[in-house]
Amino acid sequence: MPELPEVETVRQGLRGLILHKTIANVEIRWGKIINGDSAQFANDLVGTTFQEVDRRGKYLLFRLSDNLTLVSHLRMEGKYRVTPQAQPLTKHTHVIFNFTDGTALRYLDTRKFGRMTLIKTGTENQVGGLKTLGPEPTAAAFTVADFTQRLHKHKKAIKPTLLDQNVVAGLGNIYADEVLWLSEIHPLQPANTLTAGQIQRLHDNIITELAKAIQAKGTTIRSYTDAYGATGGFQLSLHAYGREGEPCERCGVTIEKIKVAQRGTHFCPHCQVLPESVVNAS
DNA sequence: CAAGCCTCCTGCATGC
DNA sequence: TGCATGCAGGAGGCTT
Repeated sequence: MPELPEVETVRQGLRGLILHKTIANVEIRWGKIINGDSAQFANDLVGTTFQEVDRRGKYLLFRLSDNLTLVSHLRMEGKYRVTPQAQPLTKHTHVIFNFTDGTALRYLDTRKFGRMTLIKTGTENQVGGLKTLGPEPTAAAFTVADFTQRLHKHKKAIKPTLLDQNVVAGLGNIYADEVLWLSEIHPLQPANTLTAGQIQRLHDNIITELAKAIQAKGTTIRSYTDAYGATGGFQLSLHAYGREGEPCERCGVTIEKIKVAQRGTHFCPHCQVLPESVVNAS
């Protein structure tokens, strides 16, 4: 499932494959992928050229000529491929951007959860999802003070709070479990009870862990690959996610898997404990 | 406004 | 072997 490091890896790969290519026509095989009128979407894109590929959180922002931006979210299993137009379509190909040079950008998505929106460049902040998106998880954009303020607004558990893209952009289920393990924080601890020390650790681990995962070209758990079809390498560095039943690398106690807010959640019951004040309050 | 639940989808693992 | 069931989950929509 692509989270921020995977989307960033896709972005980097796509730049080399589609920049300066011009769209001859667009084929939409599953209309629900497109937000708004899909005929108009296809029509507006004809004749435009890819000029840059940006990213905000888990959103890809394709910058096109004619002052257009294609906002694309891969959700669970969205993938892009660049192929010759003559190459037979594989199953689950839902949107096809045919270029004037005989190649095509194809959007594949097994579960059809991904979405695309075509907007005027500069109006990104009016698109649902981007409107209230939290800061990028970088030292430059993501401050401890701001993080503290946002966490204090939530009484719910820290795990689903980290998945809330309005708090900080980019974390999904895998990296949320990882940064909580690294920070030695129990996933069920209410967000507004985190101490200054815990918030500082969590903040720092979010920045460093996502940066490391980008360096490793992302995590491939089920089906994620980059624009070239290559898998990532970060799954080898996971400490908690998918490791239920295995010994914790820090203390040897068996990693557990529980459900938190309907999401599979992996943690070490020895390293990640609820503070006594929280246990007593419940 | 926060929080909880449901929905969208398909493939794969499990159980009888 | 075949079929039903459950599970995976990002984000938007809905209700409370």
